[in-house]
Amino acid sequence: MTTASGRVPVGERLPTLEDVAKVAGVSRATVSRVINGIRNVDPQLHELVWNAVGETGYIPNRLARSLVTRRTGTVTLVVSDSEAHDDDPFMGRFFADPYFGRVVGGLMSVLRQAGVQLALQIIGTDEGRTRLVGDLRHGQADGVIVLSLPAHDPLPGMLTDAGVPAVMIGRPADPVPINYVDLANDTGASLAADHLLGRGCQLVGMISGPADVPASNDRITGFRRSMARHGHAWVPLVSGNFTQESGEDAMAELLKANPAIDGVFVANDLMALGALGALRDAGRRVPDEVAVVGFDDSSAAVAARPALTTIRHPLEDMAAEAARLLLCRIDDATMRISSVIYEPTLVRRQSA
Amino acid sequence: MTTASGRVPVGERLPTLEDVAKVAGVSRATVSRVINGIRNVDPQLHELVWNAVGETGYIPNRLARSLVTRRTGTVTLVVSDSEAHDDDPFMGRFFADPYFGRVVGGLMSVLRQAGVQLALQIIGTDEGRTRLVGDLRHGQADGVIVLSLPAHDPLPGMLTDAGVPAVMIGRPADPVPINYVDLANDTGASLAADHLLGRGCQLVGMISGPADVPASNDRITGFRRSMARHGHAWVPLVSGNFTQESGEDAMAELLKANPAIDGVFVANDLMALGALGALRDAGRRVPDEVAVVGFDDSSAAVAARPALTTIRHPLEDMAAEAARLLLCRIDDATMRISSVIYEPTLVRRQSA
DNA sequence: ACCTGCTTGGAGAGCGCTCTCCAAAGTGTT
DNA sequence: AACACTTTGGAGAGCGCTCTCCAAGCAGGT
Repeated sequence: MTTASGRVPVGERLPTLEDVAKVAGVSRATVSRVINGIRNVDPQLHELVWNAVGETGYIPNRLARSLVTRRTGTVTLVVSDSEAHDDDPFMGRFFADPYFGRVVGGLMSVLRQAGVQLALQIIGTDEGRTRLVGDLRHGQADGVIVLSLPAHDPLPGMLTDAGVPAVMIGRPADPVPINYVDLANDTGASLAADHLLGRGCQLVGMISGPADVPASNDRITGFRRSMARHGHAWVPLVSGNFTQESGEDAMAELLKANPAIDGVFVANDLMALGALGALRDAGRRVPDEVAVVGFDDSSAAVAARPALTTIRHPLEDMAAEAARLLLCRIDDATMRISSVIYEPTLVRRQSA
Repeated sequence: MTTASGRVPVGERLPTLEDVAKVAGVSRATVSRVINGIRNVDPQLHELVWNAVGETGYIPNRLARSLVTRRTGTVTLVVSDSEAHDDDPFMGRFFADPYFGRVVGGLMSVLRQAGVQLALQIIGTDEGRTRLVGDLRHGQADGVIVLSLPAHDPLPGMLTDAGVPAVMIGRPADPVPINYVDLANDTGASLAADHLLGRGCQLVGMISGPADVPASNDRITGFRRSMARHGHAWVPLVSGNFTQESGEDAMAELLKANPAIDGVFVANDLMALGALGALRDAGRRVPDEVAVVGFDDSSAAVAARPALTTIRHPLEDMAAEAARLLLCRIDDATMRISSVIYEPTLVRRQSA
């Protein structure tokens, strides 16, 4: 026998509640009650039912259960793909970056224990966004974690409007009433500025990320403010796009415009790696002639030579907190919107 | 109004097939047929129905559909956690490693286009395995991709027995009739041996991974065989556990036992990075005094100084192929078991 | 004896969809 | 005009589960 879909049933039909009920000699409802631990059921029946469950090898069908309870035990991780080009370079870059994996690891550490599944969705087009929100309203998932959205993505607003439990990692670019966890990016940048000036740098520049991403923007403002506070009203700044290559170019540009530069704060480790390469090419010794501070404390920071002094980003903890927040929100729809901001720390290595 | 679960319904009830049918003035069955493009439906009715869909803003409920079709449009990625210790260092390591992200990226590139979701499951205990297989038999997902299992995990056999469509990335340690995608690890190791000897190395050692993992084991045998073919019957070998730290230790050990060593093949890039550190500490210049070849061509290889010569592992392509294979198997249950082996290539950079 | 109040198990109506019937209508053949 | 055959839409039975009723049973108080 073959079904229309071409799928051949394996072995006999799986036991259902009905089958267990028959074996136990009770009604379907009673079995359901026992299994879900609802109401007081006579201890004798209780045992009878569990024996029948063992005998039949019954496993509840999560799909059927979800259909009526409107709960799936699944949370969707949404990442955006709207920056992708024809040959898909963005996604390749994104997933290969440990950033993604660290977030997943952090989320899973919490979700596992709660017995919640993680699903992954990439949204690109407007249509994708609409379908996603539609599916979510149908209870396709109990909630979403939203990660790494481009500057003015409408998704956060759509989720809020649809009443879907959602938590963002990194605050939304536009003000939207939505839960989020974030890093005090400005404080991190301040830490870098203080450290560079503290070790005696006279002319400190910055290599930033794209200015329309909130996280990146905060790093710029935080750095500038701290520099200004120490009397450096103006800071040479070149922006890149978070890739190693762009860091290399940016450093070259910075060096050309400011030959006397002796310190640089780079907005992520990958670009810092590029900067290190450019400095080597220019014959500048790090940290003696030019000190470099990165951001993220990714594995690349340890791998770099000299190892990068960088700003530690507790991404796993943040993701775990996002998951906790989401689970709370799912259980309690009346929860008020909240945000959690993590404080970064400076990790001192060799580059500064 | 608040439901028992604490979830407040947002707005009005979502439109169902029934609602669309009412608006279009046809039966539920007809709407279903139109939406799924099944059978010839009168073009007039066809249009009528689509208008009604637009008017009501109808979105099919995937859960309800799955319940009857036994198809979920979801594939589960299974990773193992049985090596985890108390404070969960394994998972942290695993997810932070670009390996995981690259696999996800490769899978998604295929699954997205097929409109298939990816779910993530971590299995640790025996109970977890049993529940997973049970859920899968219930059609919780249409199939699974199995990744990075410890040496003698029983999961592949369980999946085969349950008749769940499955594809492994990396062949199973025990012979089990299951689809898999793998890399010709032995060929890759040969490439490394040939390259090191070709550049004139006299005493070449190896830093391997754990010997009970098939991929790791193949790299050892491939390397040894190729070395033997060139007249080097014996190869100094120290094994690590794929972490940077273990690579550093292994290199130190290798140097101590074989001071004249002038070439080393390291079974992954992360350990190679550690080896580079140990060599620097020992005052050996790379590649002039000691040549180093890594494995994986991960982002760490480019980041390293000197940049790593390494064996390229087309992981994204392999994962994509695994996804394609799985989708085929899902559509055609009679598909015979197949495997696809990828050929690695040597990427020449500075370290050798 | 009757009514009240409480616990406990069963019956059955859905959740939203698909898909197998079956009837009605249309087409062509003898 | 009678028959067989094909096309097309509707009725309705589920998929496997939860959960709201409701009835039965059993205390205790009048």
